[in-house]
Parts: sequence; structure tokens; C-alpha cells
Amino acid sequence: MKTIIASDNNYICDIQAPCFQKLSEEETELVKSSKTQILFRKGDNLTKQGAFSSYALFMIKGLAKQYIEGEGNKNYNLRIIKPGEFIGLSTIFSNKRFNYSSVALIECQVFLVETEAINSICKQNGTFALNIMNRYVEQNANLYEKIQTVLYKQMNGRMAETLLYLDSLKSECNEIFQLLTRKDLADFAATSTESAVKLLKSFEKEDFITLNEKDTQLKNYEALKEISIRG
Amino acid sequence: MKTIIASDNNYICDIQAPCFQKLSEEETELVKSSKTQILFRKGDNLTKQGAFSSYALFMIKGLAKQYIEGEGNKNYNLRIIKPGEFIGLSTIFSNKRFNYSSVALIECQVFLVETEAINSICKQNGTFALNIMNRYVEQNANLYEKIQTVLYKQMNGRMAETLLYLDSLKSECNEIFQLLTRKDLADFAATSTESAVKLLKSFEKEDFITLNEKDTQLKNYEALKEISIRG
DNA sequence: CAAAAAACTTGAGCTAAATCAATTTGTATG
DNA sequence: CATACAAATTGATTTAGCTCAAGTTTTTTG
Repeated sequence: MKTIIASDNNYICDIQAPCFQKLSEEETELVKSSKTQILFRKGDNLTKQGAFSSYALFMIKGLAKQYIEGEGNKNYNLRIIKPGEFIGLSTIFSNKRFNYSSVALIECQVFLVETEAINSICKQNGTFALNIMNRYVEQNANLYEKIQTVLYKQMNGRMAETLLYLDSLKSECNEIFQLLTRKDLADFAATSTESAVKLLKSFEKEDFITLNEKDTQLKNYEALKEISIRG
Repeated sequence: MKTIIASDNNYICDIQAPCFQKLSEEETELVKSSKTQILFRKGDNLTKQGAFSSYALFMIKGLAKQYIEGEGNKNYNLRIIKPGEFIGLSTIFSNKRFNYSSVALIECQVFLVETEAINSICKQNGTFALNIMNRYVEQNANLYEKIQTVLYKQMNGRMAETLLYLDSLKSECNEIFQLLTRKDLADFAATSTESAVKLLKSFEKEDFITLNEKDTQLKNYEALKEISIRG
């Protein structure tokens, strides 16, 4: 991994993220002392599916994509990871492995938190524990939805869903589509790259979207939502 | 729902399950006071996907299957729920809906715990919170695996996996296969019922399994594991 | 800036698995 | 116990979407 460990305090942030606000002095110290600031360059892996780890990652700044690896270049993209989100929380418990991979789409400022630190704070501070737990619940709900999408929808619906999801991120990152290749879109929609290209063309022909250079503009949200739901 | 609420203390158990052991007097009282004992008959729904709820369920005795509903009789079976396991923990937080359905395979003795009770105990008792959290982590890990299975394996692999999973439950419930129809197996393996039948036949012909009446005996574990991994 | 590599595009053909249809077997019910 | 209903089985047919091949465009790099 071509990573850079922030040598001094240049990058050290004061963990001002909401979820760290309600910690006691002592707890804050624990997080601070256990965290390591790291800068990931575009294309670097933040986590590698199956790898053992004794830390979770917390995104300060940047964007990454989270995906499940299959055989031979087949991946399934689950989501875009944004600032304020944890990556690899599963390592907190018995399961010390990352159950997904993630890769930086742009430069990412991240800090690593020892799982032991998170673990012991959870024991002391129920509110913090609930915050973390809530993240699990949401992740869980998302995974259930993904399974439904993958099992019950067909290509068109999955691509429509993908476009709506990515479009919803434009408020935070307007150039989101420019950061993604056709293969990325295909991996979000769980199709082959060729099918993704054909789907986009057909959506454009039907005037649901506009494809300019690498940007993608949604035009007919209603139609896309309809396709996304119908499957 | 044809459910029977235990009228008196016949069925009331002393929440001796491990996860409730480390609670304080006060907390135990909270759980006890908030719980309602229910008996579900074979075929009854314990949870219904999408339904709002203010309680989670805890299985005392019995077996149920957990599944994700699709359109028109298409379901995906995720697991068999056993005594000592929670059902619908997701209702504890913002997400007050069940994100899956579950149905009793045999008579099930269950108690309902108000989510508010669990929630407040989590705040007070970090160890309990970690116990609950650990259940999420495992569920999460399972869901990631399921997505891999569904996306990257084909029929044969999924059916082999299904058979190995169900066989592993025989130690606790030897008649597990007799409780399941071909459609149930198909729903575990994410195939059509017809395909499931054909797969089982072909596994039998290859001498990987024996099909007697409604029981299924695994004969060649190695071969099945191989198929299950290769996909 | 030229060459090589990566990403994108398009059409043709193939394939895994679903659907359909028809029959048989098993189970529940009046 | 007979009738109806649900589950299981089998072969024939269809199809969604993948793979393959071949070409074009874009991006990266020496």
C-alpha cells in the first residue's frame, strides 16, 4: 500500500466528528492515543476483504467505494464511503477480518482507531455504544435491501437504482460520476460492463438521462424511480 | 396470526439464556416486566418484513426460518432461527421495521422484549450492549457472505452450500430436512423449485447424497464442500 | 508527443437457469 | 374413505444477460 503516515501534527484533527463529541476526557484521550492518521491516495485500498485487522477506519475527508470481491475482476460495489463514516467496524469483535474491500476514489484523510479502544469505550459509555450499534443497524438494513435488489430486480431496475443513488450524492460531491468508470457503474448495478454501457445508452435514448463526457445527468427521475421499483 | 399469549405463568421462563445473565437486578426486572411470552404454531409468522414493531423477539424453544420476501411467492431463506437467538433486533433503533420475515417450522416458544427496554439497558450496561452488538456483527458477516453466494456462485454451489448448512443443524434437530419442502430448499439455494429438484437428483446420481422419504443424508462431504466453494 | 495501456462501445452468439406444461405422488379434509 | 389440494417430478421451451470478438476512444506514461 502506498500510504503516507502523517509524520507530525499537520493532519491531526481534533476528532470533532459528532459521534466522538459525547465522550469523557478520559475516553477522548483513549481514542486520540490509539488513532493514527493516514493519507490514502486515489486508488489505494483502505481495506482488503478477508484481511485481519486490529483497527477500524474513520473517514475524515475524501471518498471511497466499498465493494465485495468475487473471482476474476468481478466486484459488487455497495456504497460510496463519505466523511464521518466508519470503515471496517466488524473488526471490533470476534470477527477480526474486514468483510469487504474499499478503495479511495480521491485522496482520503482517514484515521485508524484501535478496535480495543472502541471496544472498551463501548463498555463504559452506553451512548457511544448505541451510536456504533446504530451504524450496524443501518448497514444491516442496507444489506437486506441489497440482497433484495440483487435477487429480485433485473438489470434495468438495478441500473436505475444505481443512477438514483449516485445522483443523490451529487449534493456532496458534484463530480461523483466523473470519478467512476463504466465498470464501476456495472459493479454497482451487478451487471457486466458491456451490459452497463448498453443500459446507459438505452436510458439516454428514452430521454431518462443525458450522457455528457463523463458526467451523467438524470432527467426523468419519475421514470427512473418507476424502473427502479418495478425491477 | 393464530398466536396464543401464555395466559398465566405456565410458560414464563426465568430468562436463563446466557445473554441475560449479566444484568443487574434492576435490569432483569426491566426485561421481565417488558416481556410477553407467546406461543407460535407451525406456520405462524413471527415477523413480517416491512412491518413496524416496538419489540424484538427472543426464541426460547422451537425453530423458525428467516427469509427475505420477493414478488409472487419468491422468497430467499437466510437461516434457521434457533433457541437463544434474537429475531428482529433491527427494531431497536431508528429503523422500527422488521427487515425480514420469519415463520415457525415447529411450535415456537418466544418472548417479546420491548425495544425501549433493550435500548435503555444498552445505555446502562456496556457488556450487554456489546453482546447485542456482537449479534449484529455476526449477522452482518453472514449477510456479506450471502451476497457473495448469490452473486458469484451458481446453482450447484448454492445448493451444496445449502445442504451443508442444513446438515450442520442435524446435531440440534435431526429432522430438519423433514421440516422443509423442496420449495424451502430452493429458497435457501436461491433457485426455482424445479431446479432444486433436478439438482438434488443429480447430486444423488453422483452419490453425494441419499434421498430417503423426506430425509436427506449427506454422503460425500468433501465433494459437496468442493462444489460449494467452486460455485 | 508518440506509443502503449486502459476504458469504452457494438453486435453476435451462447448459456445457465427460469418458466411452462403435464403428470405423479403425497397429504389434508369433509 | 373419497375427494380435493398441495407438493414433487420431468421434459420442452424460452430468455435475460453474459461472454466473446473486434474496433474505437481516451488516458497514461516513457
